[in-house]
Amino acid sequence: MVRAAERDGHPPRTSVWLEGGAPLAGGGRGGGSRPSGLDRARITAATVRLLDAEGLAKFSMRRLAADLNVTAMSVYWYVDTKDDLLELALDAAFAEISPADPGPASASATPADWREELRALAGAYRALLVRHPWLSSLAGTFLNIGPHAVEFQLAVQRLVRRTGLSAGGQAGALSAVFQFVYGFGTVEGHFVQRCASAGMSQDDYYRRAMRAVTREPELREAVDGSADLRRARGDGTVEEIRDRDFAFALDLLIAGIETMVRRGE
Amino acid sequence: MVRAAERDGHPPRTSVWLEGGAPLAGGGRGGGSRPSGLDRARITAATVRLLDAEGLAKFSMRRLAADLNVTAMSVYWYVDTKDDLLELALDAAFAEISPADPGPASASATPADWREELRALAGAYRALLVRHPWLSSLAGTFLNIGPHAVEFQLAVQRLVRRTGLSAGGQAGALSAVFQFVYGFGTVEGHFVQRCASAGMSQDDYYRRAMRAVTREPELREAVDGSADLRRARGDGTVEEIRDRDFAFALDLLIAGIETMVRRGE
DNA sequence: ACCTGAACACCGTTCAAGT
DNA sequence: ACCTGAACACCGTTCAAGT
Repeated sequence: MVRAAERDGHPPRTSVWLEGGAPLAGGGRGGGSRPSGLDRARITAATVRLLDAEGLAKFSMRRLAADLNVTAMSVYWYVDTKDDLLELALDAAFAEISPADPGPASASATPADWREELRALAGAYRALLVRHPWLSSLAGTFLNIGPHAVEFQLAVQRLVRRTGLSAGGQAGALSAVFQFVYGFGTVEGHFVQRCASAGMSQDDYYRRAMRAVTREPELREAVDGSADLRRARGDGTVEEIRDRDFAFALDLLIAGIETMVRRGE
Repeated sequence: MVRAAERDGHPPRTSVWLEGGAPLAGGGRGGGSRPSGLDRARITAATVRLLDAEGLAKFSMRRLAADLNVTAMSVYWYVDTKDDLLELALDAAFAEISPADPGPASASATPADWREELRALAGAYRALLVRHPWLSSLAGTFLNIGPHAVEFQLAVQRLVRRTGLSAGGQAGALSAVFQFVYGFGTVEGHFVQRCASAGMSQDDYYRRAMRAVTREPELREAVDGSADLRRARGDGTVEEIRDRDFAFALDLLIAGIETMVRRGE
């Protein structure tokens, strides 16, 4: 493995994946001759665990090192900077939906309608963003061209190719669907996390936020209007309503794709 | 104005807007009796300026104080925490697309087709996210229920009400459109920023990232497939292609809405 | 090759004190 | 009412030194 901080002068690098070289492999040299049993994979796994448990804001190299029973500076042997490590964690999370191994769930015989598969992939991406709320910040901040993220992108591209859209249409549709899911999962993930850390149910927290908004007199009237709308939509918990909205939005996107295909553009 | 850090015990507050009280007003007491001319509005404006110039990562209370020619701790008289200040900056940015003042551009006589207005609002939101790349992180992290953000949300709700969708459909469509724009603008804004800070053109940076991805042998083939696709889409700079994708996605979303309306659901 | 300790230049925030 | 200075408990990262 290379201490990596060799590139001198040069414009500042902005991603582990640019001029990196087998980032996760750990140098290729077999197992356990290391004093503390450290390697990139173990460090990355610990990072993901800590990010899940305590959030991006509280994560630090020193906190991580403590978790690994090691000095803060040991980690720097395996990783150039904190940002590089976060990029590794980002890609590690994407491995969870990486369709490299189709698994027994999707019986390999049926090729499945693209509509079904779109719903499945979108749902998996949404679930990933909610399960790892820190992922959204990182996916937005970094280039996100690690192997697993790319694998995911390619799966999406293969899927969208089966819609019958033109080449240009495929790119636009891909963007419409998965940027939507990104936005939706981002907001949902952070909301869930904020409720948890405030020790409130999602419904209680939602009600509290609504009260705060309606305290502003100018907004009150306008928001009341949308309260009517909310009532007209039927009841349900915040979570149920969110699930319905997500499902409807996907239906809308699928209908949009079908219409664009029919229009031949 | 109240030193604010009065709420004792209590579950930790998670937003300036919850139990706040006229956050931007500055206490209501007229102009300039303050030694340093400081107030919330001035502090918030300086925050936005610094975030634009140096990014969220480099922003600090001490850096801000220096910019205001004041001790770091002076700011804490007007603001409880750094997070509260960031929420104020977030809402201040949303004021830029707040449609409170329709302006001379949209002649008040024509009520405009909802399709046109949707394109206008979506375009304005996208531009805002690209102009202030830090905004996306904050909008995702915080509740985003400041007065200007709410104003924007309500404008979107009014717009979507004119589509003819059912109440439930309106919420789903709103989500589909504006979460898409959020995702799109987030990625675009960060990409633009990263290119600038690496001192490269968007096209050069894109080519460099592509080369890095295609170095991985397993991915090479798959990515080459999408290179064909890219060629088939016709040429153009990264920016032109992005504009086309955005426009197509909006067309797709509008077509989807129309279809759902026709289906009566 | 891998790990440590001390050090540098930073953070956000509290608190007692000034005017 | 508003602002300051010193202090506390942190950061990411460098560097020389250990084994």
